Amino acid sequence: MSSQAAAIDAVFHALAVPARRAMVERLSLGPASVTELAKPLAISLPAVAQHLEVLVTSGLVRTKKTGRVRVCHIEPAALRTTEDWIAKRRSNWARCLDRLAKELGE
Amino acid sequence: MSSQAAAIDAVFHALAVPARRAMVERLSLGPASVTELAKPLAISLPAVAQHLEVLVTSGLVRTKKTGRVRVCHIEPAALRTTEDWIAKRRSNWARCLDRLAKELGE
DNA sequence: TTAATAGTTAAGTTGTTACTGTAGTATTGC
DNA sequence: GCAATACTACAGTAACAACTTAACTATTAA
Repeated sequence: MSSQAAAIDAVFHALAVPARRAMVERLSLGPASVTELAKPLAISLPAVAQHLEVLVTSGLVRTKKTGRVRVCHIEPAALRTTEDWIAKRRSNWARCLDRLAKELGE
Repeated sequence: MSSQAAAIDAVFHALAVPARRAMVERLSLGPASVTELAKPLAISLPAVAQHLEVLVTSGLVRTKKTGRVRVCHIEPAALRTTEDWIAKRRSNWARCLDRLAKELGE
């Protein structure tokens, strides 16, 4: 698996879990601490920290600890890469349909 | 979880596995039978059939069996929905940055 | 009709992962 | 200093998912 494919893999893996998507949704509205991320979720703080680690590993989220607070924020580039992957497959399929239509037209 | 959220969940869950993404990549180039899908993958045919079922359940793929061959094709709407989810988070974050820049400018 | 092809069903194994509770460290506020 | 806060580390559990093999059905081709 190329490093590009590995990056895609990590992001899709990260986004496959509702709790992690909820964290990304929250972070898309602005930076947040780990505790703030945990607040709307019905899971323990260690569970949130574990999800956060997955998000960080995938490149979707970056964090910086200042004092005792870890502030988290979105990394849009990782979202972009994944969006592009999907768009590519859609456009491939559209091209395939076009080709088919052309062949039928002949 | 709303039905919209459930749909998003199913698609991200489906795309989280490399074998299934490979199947979607193949199908984006045009329809294929189950055996054709299995050919480039290093897993058994039943495994491919199981992955296919996940893809169908998620709405990413549709199939039609004619005779003994099941032909599979992409359903672009499901890809689109997921692409939109990601785009939304990116745009939210961009708006957040804009707002921050404006506040700093004042 | 027989053999080959294409896929399906079912059961079992194995590894992963999401989660918990407990106990800890580091930082901040009183 | 002391208590509260914010997180971190660790160990264990329980559920899930990916995959396999083996056996089966249905369709097509010779």
